[in-house]
Amino acid sequence: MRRKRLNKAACPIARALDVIGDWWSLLIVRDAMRGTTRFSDFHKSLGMSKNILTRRLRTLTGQKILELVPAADGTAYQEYRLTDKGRSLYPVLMSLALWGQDNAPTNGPKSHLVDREHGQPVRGVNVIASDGRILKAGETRMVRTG
Amino acid sequence: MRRKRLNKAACPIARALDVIGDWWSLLIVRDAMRGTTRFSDFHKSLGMSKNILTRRLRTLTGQKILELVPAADGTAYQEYRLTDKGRSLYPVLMSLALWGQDNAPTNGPKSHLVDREHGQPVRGVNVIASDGRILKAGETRMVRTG
DNA sequence: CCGTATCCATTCCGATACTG
DNA sequence: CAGTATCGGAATGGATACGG
Repeated sequence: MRRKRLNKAACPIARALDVIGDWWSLLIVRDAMRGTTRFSDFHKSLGMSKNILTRRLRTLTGQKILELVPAADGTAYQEYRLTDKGRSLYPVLMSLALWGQDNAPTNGPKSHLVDREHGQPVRGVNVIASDGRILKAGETRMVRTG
Repeated sequence: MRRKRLNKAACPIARALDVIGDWWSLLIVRDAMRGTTRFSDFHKSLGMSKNILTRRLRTLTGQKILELVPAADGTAYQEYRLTDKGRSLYPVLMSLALWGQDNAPTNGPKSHLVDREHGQPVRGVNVIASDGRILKAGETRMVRTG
């Protein structure tokens, strides 16, 4: 029996997870956001088998999160680039990064998030109401639309 | 061969995904944030088999994202409650919800996120630098800490 | 009501070898 | 470089039946 599909769920969280809620997709998008574009570079960075990388890249391009375009460097190859839809996953990745920094420790080497311009740590990720207020857990709810 | 464990990864995104990057965990946390506490209520809401729900709840309590406490209503049962660590996943869920609203459409009924007080749509999720600036994709990077 | 215990199908993932 | 082909092991997920 297959996994339950959530792409028809009313809840946008469930639908989002149906698209990018698997182990590798967000890591591929993370690399793409750093500037990775080539198959071999994803492969080296992620250490996954080429087999699965192929499948994931195909899914992500199918979802229009990545697109396959002629390589910018003039070689005969192609490269994977983030679309706007993919780039809009930025807050998802950043909130995951901040949560991981604080709540998923490791003894080994670790990195943390800084802003590129000043090198200072990122302060946080805020949920903003339409009037500009910062919303906390419990101050939002979901309402039925259609 | 097992899935590659990412709990020793330097990247906090990878470590975060190692903990909560599976299909069901974030949906359980979502329900918990709405106030769901009881096994049967999670079960009804998620429509998954009790088998797996048990496993996931155990993992989440093991990770201290949920905790099992005596039921508040005086019954002999227990209930699952979010810890602070669990509640701090709020920005992750919200950014997923906003992404899903815009990028994972459905023909069926759908919900969207509003702030509880005024019922207005949530504006967005912002990444905030230490000096208060709002950061966009490409304006952050990861640096090695330890 | 809140789970556990089995059983089974599917999917995921990794390793390796091979191709244009 | 960028995949494809094949294999096998592992984890996931569902159905069902059962127990405290």
